[in-house]
This record gives sequence, structure tokens and C-alpha cells, in this order.
Amino acid sequence: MIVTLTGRQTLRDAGHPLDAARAVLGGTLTVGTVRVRVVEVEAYGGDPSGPWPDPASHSYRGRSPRNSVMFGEPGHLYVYRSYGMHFCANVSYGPVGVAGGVLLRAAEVVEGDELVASRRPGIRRPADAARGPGNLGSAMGLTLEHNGFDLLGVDPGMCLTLGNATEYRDGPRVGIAVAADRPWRLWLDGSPAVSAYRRSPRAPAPTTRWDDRVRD
DNA sequence: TTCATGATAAGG
DNA sequence: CTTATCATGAAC
Repeated sequence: MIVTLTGRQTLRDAGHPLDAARAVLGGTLTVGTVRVRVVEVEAYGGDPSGPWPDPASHSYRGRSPRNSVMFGEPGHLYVYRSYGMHFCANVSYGPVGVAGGVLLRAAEVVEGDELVASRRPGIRRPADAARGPGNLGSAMGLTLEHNGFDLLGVDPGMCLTLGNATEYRDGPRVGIAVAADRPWRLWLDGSPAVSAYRRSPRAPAPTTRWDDRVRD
């Protein structure tokens, strides 16, 4: 018997942060008249009392006004201000009360190129429009007003379809000082919109080469 | 490869 | 009040 899960169920029942990341990767996000295909994501877990403790996650030190969406219904948009100037977007996952988020790191523009171009003047090539989480936020026109929107429900102008990617690359997460080497960054191989890997200068040097390490 | 940028949360 | 941060583009 074939069971088709709704997107909400898939995100709620993720058994691991990577399950949620795989579900989102390859899907589409629509905000207003702009639709993009998500080609790079990072999984983030939650606090130590939950199933996926993650010191790199905004929710690691418990619920706060900023991160509360991560603790809420799966399939909602968690928008945060990064370094005071960029807006980055996550998709919440896990049951209500359990924190988790999939950071949207890069996407290809499918619809709305004109509006995106006006929001991202000066880019060298179209693939750079939503390349990197801050750039993705700019291209989609995201602000804190979008925080908490239901991506799988009735909120106007906001829609997420899951990609449930089965073929992808993985690697260490970008720009974080702790738990940087968990292979929780996933991307679609070959997409020109995938961002470049930048290791945090605060992260300890990896003890083994990435390609040599064993992953489970 | 390093730096300025500059909001917000967390810790002293 | 001080420090760190799920980043970016430009300068070096």
C-alpha cells in the first residue's frame, strides 16, 4: 500500500535533521510573484532537551522571541536578521515543542526574474541572485514581517513544495564556529546557484580531510 | 585572505 | 556594557 504524506507530516515526522533537509532540498518556494528552486540547505537541530541537540542552532539555548518559530508548527518560515543586515530564512520542522530548522542557503529563480533583478542590482550573473542565504532573503524580499508564516497553509503569497531530494552532495556547514563539521549542508550537484564554502575563522581546523572522513 | 558593516541576543 | 553571531561585497 502506498502512503502519501503531506508536506506537513513529512516535516513533522522527520526522524533526523537530515531528513527534513532532504525533504526541502529540490523543492520550490514561492513568495508573491517570485518562485525559486531550492538547491542548497543546511540542517539545524535544537536544544539539549530535544532529540537533536545542536550547539550551532539558534534554538540551542532554549526558546526566545526570535527563535520561537523553530519550536512551533512544522512548515513555517523562520526569518532572522543576520549580522544586522541580512534576512535569512529557515523552514521549521519537527513536532510542536521540538525545535528544528532547515536554513535555505541558495536557490535558482524560476519565476519573477524581473522583480528579482530589481531587488538584486549589480549581480554578475542570474545564478547569483539567490546564491547564499542573505542573498536569497533579498531576492525573495523577505523581512521580519514574514517570520512565522505558514508555508504549507493559507498564508497569502507564501508556498513551499517539498523536493524530497534523493541525489545530492553533502559537506560541513558554513560560517559557524561550533559543530561545523557535521555533514548537515546539502546541495544539488551542478547548480550554479550553490554558494561557495566558507569556513568560519573561529572554527577549529579539521583534523582530517573532508573527503577522507567516515560518515554515518 | 582580511575587513567594515551593524541588529540583536546573551553574558558579565 | 561587551562580545559573538546560521553573511556579504569590496578592498587588499
